Amino acid sequence: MKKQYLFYGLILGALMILMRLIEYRFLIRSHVFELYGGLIALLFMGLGLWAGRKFTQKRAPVEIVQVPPPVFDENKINDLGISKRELEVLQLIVQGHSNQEIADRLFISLNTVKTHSARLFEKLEVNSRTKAINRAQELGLIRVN
Amino acid sequence: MKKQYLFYGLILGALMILMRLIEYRFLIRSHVFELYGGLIALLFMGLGLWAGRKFTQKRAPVEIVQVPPPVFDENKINDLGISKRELEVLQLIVQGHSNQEIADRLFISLNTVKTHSARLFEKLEVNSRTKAINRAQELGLIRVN
DNA sequence: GCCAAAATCACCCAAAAGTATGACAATCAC
DNA sequence: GTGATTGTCATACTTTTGGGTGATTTTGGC
Repeated sequence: MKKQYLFYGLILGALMILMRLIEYRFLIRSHVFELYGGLIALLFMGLGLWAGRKFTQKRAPVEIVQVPPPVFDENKINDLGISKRELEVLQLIVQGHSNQEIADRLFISLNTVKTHSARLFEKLEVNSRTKAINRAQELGLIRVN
Repeated sequence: MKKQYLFYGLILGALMILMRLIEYRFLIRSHVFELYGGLIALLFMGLGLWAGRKFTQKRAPVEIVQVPPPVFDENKINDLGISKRELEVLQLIVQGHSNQEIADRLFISLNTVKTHSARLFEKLEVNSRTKAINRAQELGLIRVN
């Protein structure tokens, strides 16, 4: 970690010096300007550093999401317009089966499973099976027995 | 890692050069000073933000482990040899996040998330994230309450 | 300070999952 | 018997995951 700081410091310093040299060649502006720019750079760099640190430390910790008690609720299934077959697929998804496994178990093609799961995801308003698992447990769509 | 340094260096250099170019173009006009200052401010603010985030990313996530409410079995985590970071990843997987989302949240690369999850799957003796979710819930590796 | 474990990242390849669209038959309500 | 719904399947394509390997860096314990 310290090495990194040092490294970046050096890079920054080197670039600053480089800037100076180039600037000298053009001889266009007064030193006031450079001072001003440097100061601004330093100031905002510091501000950025501070802000970055501040935001990062709060966002980084992984919050543990509380899962509501999974109570099986048949009404929700109807509310969401989930069909019988879709529910079967959902159950197998929640149990951790792959699409191929589900296809084999229900004696339907892989494509059909995909169709069902796609519709399922739509109705559950998710875009992946892992999120569907969460959502299903949240909503109590699945019997936990 | 070397590549990364180089990359950052180049980015920085490129920005510097860009600054110079822009500066040159506006030299003739009157409001150069303010423009230039603002630009510097913005650039370094961004740089600072990035750096602050980068440098603090590793420390922050560690905190979660001490959060109290446990009805989960910590012994099993040790038994299986699951590391702290791996557990974090597991928690996010169980919560339904994609690898990319996990990477973003933990401020690590997608590749790293894959490495963690691969080891995780090994230790949990599964071969997919959905099965890992089941297994984690079975073993009580995750705080559910 | 050194060593081992943990964490990070990269690259490649293959498999699985997801998206979009279209099609067709069975069932059921009206 | 018509229309809507459901279930089935396909093709094509993109994205995500998973598996394997190797490497560097950081951390923690001794």
